[in-house]
Amino acid sequence: MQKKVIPELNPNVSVDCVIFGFDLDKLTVLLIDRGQQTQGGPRLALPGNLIYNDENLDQAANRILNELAGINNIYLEQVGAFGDPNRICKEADKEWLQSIRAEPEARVITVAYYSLVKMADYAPRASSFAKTAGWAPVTQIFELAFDHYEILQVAKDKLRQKIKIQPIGFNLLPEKFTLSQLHKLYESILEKPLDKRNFRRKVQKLGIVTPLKEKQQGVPHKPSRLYKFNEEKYEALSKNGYDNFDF
Amino acid sequence: MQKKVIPELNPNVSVDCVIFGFDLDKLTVLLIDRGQQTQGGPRLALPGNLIYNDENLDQAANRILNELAGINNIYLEQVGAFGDPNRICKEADKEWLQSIRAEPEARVITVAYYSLVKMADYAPRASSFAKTAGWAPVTQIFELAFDHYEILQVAKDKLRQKIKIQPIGFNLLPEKFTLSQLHKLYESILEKPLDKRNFRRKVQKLGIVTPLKEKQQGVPHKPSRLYKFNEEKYEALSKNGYDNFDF
DNA sequence: CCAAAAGTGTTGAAGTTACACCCATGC
DNA sequence: GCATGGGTGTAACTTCAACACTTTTGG
Repeated sequence: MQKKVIPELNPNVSVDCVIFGFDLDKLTVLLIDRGQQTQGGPRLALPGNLIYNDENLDQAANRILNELAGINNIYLEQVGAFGDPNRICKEADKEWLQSIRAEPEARVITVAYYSLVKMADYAPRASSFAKTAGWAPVTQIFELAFDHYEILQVAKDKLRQKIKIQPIGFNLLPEKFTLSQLHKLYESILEKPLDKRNFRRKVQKLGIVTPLKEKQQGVPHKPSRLYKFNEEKYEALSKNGYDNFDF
Repeated sequence: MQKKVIPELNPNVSVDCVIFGFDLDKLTVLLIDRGQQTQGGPRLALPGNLIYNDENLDQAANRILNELAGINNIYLEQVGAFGDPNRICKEADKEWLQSIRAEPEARVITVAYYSLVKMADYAPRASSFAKTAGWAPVTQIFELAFDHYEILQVAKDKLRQKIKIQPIGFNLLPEKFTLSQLHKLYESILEKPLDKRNFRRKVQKLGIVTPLKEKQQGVPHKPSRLYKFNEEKYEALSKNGYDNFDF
């Protein structure tokens, strides 16, 4: 008994995405700027939208990622559901919803995802609900619309936990990278300094990076060797029950 | 602009609970039996229901726990959101929904929680949507209604991960317990054998259990010393950044 | 020749694994 | 007195943490 053929927005469920990037120096997040209309409230928000009734949650997250950044098939992990009845408490947020939603008063619960993208692949795109989008370093975000700041904190936490168990960080790096870049990536996710020599030794002993013949070029210091991620080796390790990349 | 004063069920969002217990021998889950009307389909399901528009997700989970088992303030952790449009694909499930829901055709996404209860505290209760409820050993569950089997697997996984980091297992044990019971609990959650001596040494060195003067009584073997969980010590450890109870 | 980041080994401490026998109780 | 689970120690090995200097390049 199908009622409608046209896909229909579900007024009660949305998906929001924490899109992490790494500019080879610090961890960043893609935020949308809602512009001037949010007087007094925060202008920045996580990208997100209501879901369609005929798509599952992962598909909705992928759709939002695609609409905003034109990227498909990227690493995606669910953070969880957030659904305080009063998550829309700031006046500016209410007004904004009225400008973009058919039922701005509806109770909405949102399912948050985080994703990891290689910044170089990202093609920013103006979307229907955002004037502009841009990268902000996570350490410099202090408030966001709705409950998005809280969502960001939980997403950071999940990322931190996950990266201790699986080397998902490679999704944030270009194909070829230096060990220093990898090192800095781990430090910025874990938010603590890691001993350079111990870090390098560990990564190399695991065998999940393969040295290339190339080196960095045009840097004003000793050029660094480039590496790539060794996926086969990682798969092999995972299958043998290896689940601890504890840095 | 409040439209309604009476709390209203939200037709699109439900909460399901994986309630874990431990019978001092194996890990179990509280399931409801939907009775004969589910011809052909699985009779057993996780307890759950639609949420009210004026309660948040944690409150909804607590309400369900309370309705079913009369327990408040128990350990609760979100598993995540599940929302395949075709999660209600079995015919028997559709029929059942028609018997208990106002809008049985609505697209529903569900937010799953797991909780840990001391089995002794549990007072089973007939609920509006279940004929009976009872404990089933997790190792003997092979199918459940809807996508509940999948939810159970994810919940087990999260529990397994969590217990490696925080000693939440004590929520499943009575106030006084033996180290063998604790040992068995860890084995049944992690689904692997653990060396008895190493396990005991580790737990005792951490200092998160306090020996009592009492011993077991009426057992046909050497009676075991009883212990209680040392919460203060655990809090102290947590604050000093200790986050590894890796067994 | 100077500034900047790359790259490299050793040592002591701590933690992990594997393993076998005697003990106290109820029946 | 016997069946049942309770309780204990040690040695080999692996992993982890701390630490400083030389090298190569561009400017």
